Amino acid sequence: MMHPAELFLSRSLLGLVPCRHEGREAVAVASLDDAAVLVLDARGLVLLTHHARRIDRVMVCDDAKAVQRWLLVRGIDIARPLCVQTVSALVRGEPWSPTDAVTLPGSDTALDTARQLVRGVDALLARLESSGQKKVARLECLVTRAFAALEHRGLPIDVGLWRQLVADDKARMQAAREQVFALAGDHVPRDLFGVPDINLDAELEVKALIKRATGVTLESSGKQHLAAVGHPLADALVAYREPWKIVSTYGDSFVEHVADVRTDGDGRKMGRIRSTFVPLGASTGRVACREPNLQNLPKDARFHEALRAPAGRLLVTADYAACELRIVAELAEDPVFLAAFDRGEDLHSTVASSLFGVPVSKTVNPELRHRAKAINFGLVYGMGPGALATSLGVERGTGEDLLARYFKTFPRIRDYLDGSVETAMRRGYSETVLGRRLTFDPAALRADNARGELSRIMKNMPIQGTSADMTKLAMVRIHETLTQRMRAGSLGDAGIVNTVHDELVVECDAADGDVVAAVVGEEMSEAHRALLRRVPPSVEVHLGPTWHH
DNA sequence: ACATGCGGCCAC
DNA sequence: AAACGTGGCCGCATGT
Repeated sequence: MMHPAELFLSRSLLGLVPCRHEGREAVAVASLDDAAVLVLDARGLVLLTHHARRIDRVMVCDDAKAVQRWLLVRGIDIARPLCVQTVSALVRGEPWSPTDAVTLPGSDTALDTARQLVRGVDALLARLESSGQKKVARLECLVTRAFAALEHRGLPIDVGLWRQLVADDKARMQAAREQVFALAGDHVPRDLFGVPDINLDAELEVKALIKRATGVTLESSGKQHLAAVGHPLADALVAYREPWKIVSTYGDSFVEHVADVRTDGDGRKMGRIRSTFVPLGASTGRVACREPNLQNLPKDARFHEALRAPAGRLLVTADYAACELRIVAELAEDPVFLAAFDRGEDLHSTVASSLFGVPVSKTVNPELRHRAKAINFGLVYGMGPGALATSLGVERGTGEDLLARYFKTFPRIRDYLDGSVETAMRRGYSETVLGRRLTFDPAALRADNARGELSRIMKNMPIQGTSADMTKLAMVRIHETLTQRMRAGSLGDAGIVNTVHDELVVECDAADGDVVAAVVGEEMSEAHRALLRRVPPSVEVHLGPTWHH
């Protein structure tokens, strides 16, 4: 007997809604004129798996990442998801956060929803067409698949080692705390029994303590300000902060997100960190990540040692070298920048040489390279002379001189940045190379008081956003290639386990390390070439047991 | 019990 | 003293 869904499962456009049917897990499937409930028993799974993986089926979902995660748990992978929420968010120009997990409605409700999803596609695509972000929408829909797989897989962690590192910092934190009390002496408030009665995490109490002990009135209890006091007590408070940050952020609350803990062949207690990625979490197109955030883990080598593949597996770590500066070089068409990248030179040194008219490298005149690096770094953010002076620790006047000299030496950079602002002001939006848009509130465009901040966003968004386009495109390509080769049997289990803006981490079998490293490097380079025609790509790839940095 | 804003600080 | 883009998480403090 034919399954009711088989009558129309071959249609190119299908709405998909996970649900419950008579107590069993099911999926409501709808085409434009048919609908059926597909119970996920052995037969239903085979049927859905067969159709879902075909590239000539577009599966329309409300929240594609959430639906795909749910399906991945059941062994089903969708080749061509169309995420209604994602496309709507792009069209409306509004941020959107995916739901953490799918809810399972009854099959009647799900059937209605599935029908509506398919019927709404035409109108949605029409709105997309007029929004000019078709390529972005295609990319964002495809990348939901990579993110679903990434979240499903999780980032491997040696949780035993991790806990040990946190414990070490807990001891350091206690020691620093005792040191503070010793140095503060009578200035630290104590209770009836002589126990210190002060909260070192409370900004106000810290300021009050410094005031009593040193007479210095702090406007802020930040690290810079404390260090500037030049008193052992202030130094001890700074020393307390570092382990405090580690213990509070990466202690119990972090480890709670570790799942599937088991001892591997090397006797390590390995687990998987299961996090949530928000592909449209940032206004520029960058990805956000939470619970836990895997994009701001400490760079400290100790912790990266603990982020390792289990026995018999390896991690490929790859990043785009000088990604944003390459984008600037291409978009500004600056001859010095482009020539430096063409020759594979160190851009900061080349820029410093042009700026100051003397030879510069990492060893020759390194202070000039440092200055050039600070400007290169800051120009991406629309930095002004004051901020430049601060970052270099020089007078404001020196900062002004440096910036003026920079833009005189590289007029194309100045013209490009000014052009970005002018275009965005005129059109009312900024855009990336792929056509991703950030639309500004018309009222904000008219208001003079926000012009400064607005112009910095207008300078930064096309650069930061193009970098995001590139990394997402690379993720789609890598996920596709790895999946194909795994299905063909030429590759063991492999997949992306993290992404940090211009960096990707992929886990694979040790035997496949070299092949996967080559795939990752090649696909990232191709993603670069797909967006930037003039400037060459530079991808640094590392292969090893741990997350390389 | 929850939510919100803020200072401080981690990442790219 | 003021300060350059994008995020998230910690604790505190304040609100319901």
